[in-house]
Amino acid sequence: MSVQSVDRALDVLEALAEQGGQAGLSEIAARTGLPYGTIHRLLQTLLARGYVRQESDRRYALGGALVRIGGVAERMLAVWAEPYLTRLVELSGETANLAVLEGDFVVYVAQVPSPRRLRMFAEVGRRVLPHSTAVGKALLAGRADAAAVFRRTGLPRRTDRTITVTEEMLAELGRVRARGYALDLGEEESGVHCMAVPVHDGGRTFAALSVSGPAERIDAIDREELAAMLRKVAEDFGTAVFRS
Amino acid sequence: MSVQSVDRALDVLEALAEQGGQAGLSEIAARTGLPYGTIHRLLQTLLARGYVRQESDRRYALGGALVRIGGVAERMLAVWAEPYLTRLVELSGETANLAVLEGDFVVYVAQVPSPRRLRMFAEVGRRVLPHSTAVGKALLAGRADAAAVFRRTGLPRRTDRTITVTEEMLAELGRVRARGYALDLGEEESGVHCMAVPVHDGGRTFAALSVSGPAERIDAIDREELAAMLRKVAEDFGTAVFRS
DNA sequence: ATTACTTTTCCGGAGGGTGGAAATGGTGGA
DNA sequence: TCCACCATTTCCACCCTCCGGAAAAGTAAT
Repeated sequence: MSVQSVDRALDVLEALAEQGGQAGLSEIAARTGLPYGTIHRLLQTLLARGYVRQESDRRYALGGALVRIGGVAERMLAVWAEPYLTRLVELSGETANLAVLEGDFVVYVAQVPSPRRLRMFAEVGRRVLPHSTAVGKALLAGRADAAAVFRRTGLPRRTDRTITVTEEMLAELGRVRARGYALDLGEEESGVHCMAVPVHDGGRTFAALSVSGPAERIDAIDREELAAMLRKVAEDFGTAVFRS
Repeated sequence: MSVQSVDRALDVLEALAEQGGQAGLSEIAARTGLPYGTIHRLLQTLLARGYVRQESDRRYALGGALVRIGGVAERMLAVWAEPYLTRLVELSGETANLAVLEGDFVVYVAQVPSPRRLRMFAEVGRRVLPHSTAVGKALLAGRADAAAVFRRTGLPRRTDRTITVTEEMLAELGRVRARGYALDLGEEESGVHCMAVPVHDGGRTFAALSVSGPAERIDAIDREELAAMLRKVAEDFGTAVFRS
């Protein structure tokens, strides 16, 4: 059971974020489908708390309070993860990422880039669908409602290697569970390979750790060896988070 | 004028942030004074949207959605700051900067360069350690965990004036608190001096404003006068971001 | 096994939220 | 300068949805 007005306030905030952090009342109305009066009232509430600010041209924008709270949230996971990501980079030589499931999307929370010249672009904060990424598969493999997620999101084709059939995807998740790691062999972006493992904190999967890079370099690493690295680091990270 | 349930949901989020991003239901109840049932219902709403996560021990923590929205808001900081930085440049004739703390690093978020020939190189996006910069000192002076930050980062020498001893650094932060501004007299880069002040949003320091330039020119400005300028602009900026 | 605690669920009453519509304010064109 | 148009803000009566006490369920420690 959700609180309607809170849900709608979040809709308003997200509409603002999707407009690039700035929008007029009517733009928000168009995006959310809520009546003007309602949106205005919600905005006044957020305004009074600093979660939204109003420009001189009466348009609304995301407010400073979000920077502060967002910082606290990000520091929590990202700071805890940093040493582990660094260790992964040292071990593998490739870019290491931490991602969490947020609703039906995968969100990259932290990254430590590879020291090599050719490397992945920083993508912290990026949202992607789970079916075409190793982190997404790792996160969903441990969940019973994976099929429901795919029903909602669909399996849009990203490259010619993307798995677009639900049955195949569920079989893939079975393989992930069986071998303990997930792969993305250019399914999200051609030429980019990636291996991911789930991070548990005492039972539940709450994040996924991955290593990604150019296909040739990733494929050159022994697969079981890389998986062992990832699993070890994921376990250490999981218990570190769990104990504090 | 305000929507009660939204207001309370924000109270819950802020209570979580004040507990360091993690708290049990009853801790939130103690802090907010709201009844258990109400808090639980609000948390369920925030949970469903990813604004809050639930750890395996049933405690609640700030969620990934806040990281994403906070990121959008932070990018907007640069836009908001521009007129204030411009004013600082007009007043002082020197390059003005805005920086925030990200993890244990200082990140330059925005800059308006001095119109003079000799001026600092653009460094938006640059990450530096806090101990050798005025903005870093200004950001850490208001935090109780400054010593912990230095323990993690160390105090690497950047120039022969860099403060490399923790006790001296903590004393320096005391001076910063006492006089209300921080100085960097060639501690990050020889010949470059800098003055910075914290920007508050209703209590907490969330950014630092600075003016920097060649040692001779910065030293030629009356120190108290420059500090007064910075403080005034920082206050205006802080209130503009937080409310309005 | 029992105790002490925290979290979750439940439900009837009523207070607070809703949203249509009117009023106000701002902007660009004539 | 004035007007017309669009966006924002305010208003209010209805009624839906949120409130919160209290009991149940779950968890951890003795």
